[in-house]
Amino acid sequence: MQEQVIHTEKQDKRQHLLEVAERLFAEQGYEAVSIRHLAKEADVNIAMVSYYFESKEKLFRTLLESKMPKTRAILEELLASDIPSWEKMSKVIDMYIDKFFVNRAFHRIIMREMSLQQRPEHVQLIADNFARNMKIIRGIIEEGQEKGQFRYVDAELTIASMFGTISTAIYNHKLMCMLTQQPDSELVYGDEYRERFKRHMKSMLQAHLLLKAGG
Amino acid sequence: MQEQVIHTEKQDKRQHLLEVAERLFAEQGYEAVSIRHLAKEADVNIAMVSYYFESKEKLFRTLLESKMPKTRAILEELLASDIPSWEKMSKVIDMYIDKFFVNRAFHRIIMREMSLQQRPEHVQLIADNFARNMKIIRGIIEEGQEKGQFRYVDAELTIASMFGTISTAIYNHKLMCMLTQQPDSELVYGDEYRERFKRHMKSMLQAHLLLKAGG
DNA sequence: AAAAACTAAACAAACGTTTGATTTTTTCTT
DNA sequence: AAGAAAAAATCAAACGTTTGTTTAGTTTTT
Repeated sequence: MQEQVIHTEKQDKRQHLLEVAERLFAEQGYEAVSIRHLAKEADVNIAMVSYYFESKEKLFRTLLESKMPKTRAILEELLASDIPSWEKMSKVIDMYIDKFFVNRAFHRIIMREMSLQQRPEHVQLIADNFARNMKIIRGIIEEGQEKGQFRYVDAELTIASMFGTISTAIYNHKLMCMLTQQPDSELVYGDEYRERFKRHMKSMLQAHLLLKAGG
Repeated sequence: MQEQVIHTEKQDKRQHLLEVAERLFAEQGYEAVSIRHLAKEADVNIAMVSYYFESKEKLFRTLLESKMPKTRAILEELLASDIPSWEKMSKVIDMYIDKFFVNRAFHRIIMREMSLQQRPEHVQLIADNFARNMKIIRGIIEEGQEKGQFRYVDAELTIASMFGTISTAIYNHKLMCMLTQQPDSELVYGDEYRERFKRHMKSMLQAHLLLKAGG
């Protein structure tokens, strides 16, 4: 067991640095995390950051690129599949909630990065990825509308609602705890809450999107 | 005309500093805005910040307190009023969208502050205010449910959706532009988009909340 | 013996803040 | 109303830290 710890911690300090950096950046923001702070937390020498990543900026970019999720393939497959439109949306909801809940530290970083827009390369990278995914989801909604399964809602803002609800739940941790009247902790991201969250999202978007049979 | 400029800029440098600080903090985040940067942008001497506000921290706190919105009174009045529950929710939506759109720079700061949770006093201040408001809105939803006007939806997460949609639209500026396929600018916060946003929110929450007559 | 990994110490630059002097405004006395 | 005294506002320069990064040397691995 001790050997394993030494193994995983010493074999790849680079990876270890990335992991600690992800946590710290998510917790405190890019500017607030100093190299010294990061090095101490990761228990490596200060110079190792420059040694492995050249600069703090490039460490950040490496982190971003290494974790940039490849969701598009799944979404495209979903769009092309031969199931009712609502089932597609339901699966989109499941996937996004799972993805965001599991990688919440990373998504917090992404959101802050998009909000500040200080590093144009990152903004471009994230934005492009996001734009493509959103286009597919809009495709699903419009397909449902054309097939007479969905109401003619504002597709773009419907996506904003789906994405916004999940984003805020992840990003604004404290708010989520307060809303669900849970003592402040990461418990709101547990399995129980995640299922509750999925139920709510599906219930709301179903009511919003689906044409009632008796309409 | 020149006299007026001199008048407004010189009469209260303190206020001017606060206004520039609000813009810069919203744009770049607390840590990224240096005193020198702020002083230069506001065209005052570096020492004036400490002279008026003691420290950067207290400047930030002053900004927060001076802009902390007093929404509760309006909400409480709304809850007590004798109109259908949906009309109450509709007014809540209008008020929140207007409030957030107009003071979006301030709300971006608040959201970042809540996400990072680095200054406990600020978090407490914002959280308390928020908690009270959310309790009232939950009251409106539960009242509608008891009166048989609303479905028994997950009230807490419904609020999360309302708040989350608006928050993300304000906070994630770029995302909003991309979703609405608008060239990047503050145009998505113009009157036209604001009305569209209100229509969407009401449409979605109405479908979600309202019991269909023929159910 | 060569290469890679690692380290302590030092670097200039930028940070928030303070100092001490100077200018401007206000207040009070004549 | 005029001018001296007091107060407030403003400034350039410097304070001690901390920042990200580099250096030059040591240890470890290949």
